[in-house]
Amino acid sequence: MQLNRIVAFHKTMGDPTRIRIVYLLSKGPLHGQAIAGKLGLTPPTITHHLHKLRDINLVYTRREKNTVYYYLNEKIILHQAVTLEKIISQKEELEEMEQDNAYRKKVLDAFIQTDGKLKSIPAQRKKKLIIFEHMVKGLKKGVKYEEKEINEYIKNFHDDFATIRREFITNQYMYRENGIYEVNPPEMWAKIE
Amino acid sequence: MQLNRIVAFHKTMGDPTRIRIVYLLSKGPLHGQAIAGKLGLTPPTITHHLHKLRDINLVYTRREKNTVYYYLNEKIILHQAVTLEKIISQKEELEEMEQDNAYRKKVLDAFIQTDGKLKSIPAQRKKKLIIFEHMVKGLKKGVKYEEKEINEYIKNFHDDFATIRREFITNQYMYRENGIYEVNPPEMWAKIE
DNA sequence: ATTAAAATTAGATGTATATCTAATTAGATA
DNA sequence: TATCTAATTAGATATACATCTAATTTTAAT
Repeated sequence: MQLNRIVAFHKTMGDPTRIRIVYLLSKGPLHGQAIAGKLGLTPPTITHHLHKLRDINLVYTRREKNTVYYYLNEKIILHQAVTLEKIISQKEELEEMEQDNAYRKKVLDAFIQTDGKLKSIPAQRKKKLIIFEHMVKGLKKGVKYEEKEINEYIKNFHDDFATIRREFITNQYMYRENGIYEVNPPEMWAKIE
Repeated sequence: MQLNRIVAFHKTMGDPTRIRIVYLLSKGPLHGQAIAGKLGLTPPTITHHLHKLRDINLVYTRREKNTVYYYLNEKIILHQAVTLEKIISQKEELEEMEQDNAYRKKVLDAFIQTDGKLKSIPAQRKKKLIIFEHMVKGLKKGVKYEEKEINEYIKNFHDDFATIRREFITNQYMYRENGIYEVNPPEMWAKIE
């Protein structure tokens, strides 16, 4: 059972407008303007919410002439209800649980001293990336750094700044242009595992 | 079935950290620092989340010496799961549904012309307040207005600005001090119905 | 080809909130 | 009383997102 799906479902349902839309659709399909009318909101707002509801598969659409009708996929709700029950009754394991944060913490504890310096650079790629992510978090996003500054920063963790700086680039944590460095957005970072 | 409760539950569950906390607690009670440790977060962050989980009654606490243990109240999850199922299978009505937005829209349509002016001031208190709320929304919060400015603003809706301005005050939509007016926060406004 | 209606996209704005550090409170023990 | 630990509060920061208006796209109808 992936954490992401569960969170996405509940986050989507955690909005009064969307609950109202679901309620309306549970009585039968409706087109966008009808929903907007019934809720006193504008069509773009409804589009926005229907997008989110579609992202979690809770609604699907059927076109008829000029008009798009939205249908409720009730199975999703039943499924998610059951999911939560299983989770708390230990019938399902929650993925990304041990991995994500607890494992990450274990690695950080194992390789970082109390003064913040690295004991060593992990050889295992997975662990190495966790350490790198930790290090990169100390840099401001959107800020342009000189190579000297990056070196100085890395030295706070390890003497071999050259190797680590290079790894920052190859693993996409940072972007370099003309000797100027900048942190990449997290979605560009090397994937752990 | 009140909309608010449903939304609050899902909004609270729509966060990965909180799902993880629920998962941990489903295996047995834990104290704050233990949770923080297992998730690799700081105690204040855990406090924050536990507060939210307590708000929806999903956890309760028991003190033991210096330490506070958190327990999961599983009934809430089962209850909310059933609630959603009932809603979509038409076995329960969703309150605040017809009232809230659709009714509000009906009233606004009934009393406001296409040019934005009021046809008349509703005599019925409930409807009148809906109109007033609508009008007040056009004012900036946190801005101090002269009485003249308020009068001018109200004239966009109706000629009898004196009456309406007075109602704004008595119904707590605005606050007046030394002839200076300011919009009150919504929770102070007169309650509709 | 034009027009009309429904839907979507883009962009702006304001509000909510997840997380952190630092400071404070509360209870327990010495 | 002094001190230790756990918990909380306060305040800051950064991000997410609900809603709107205006502009664009899509499909149908004339």
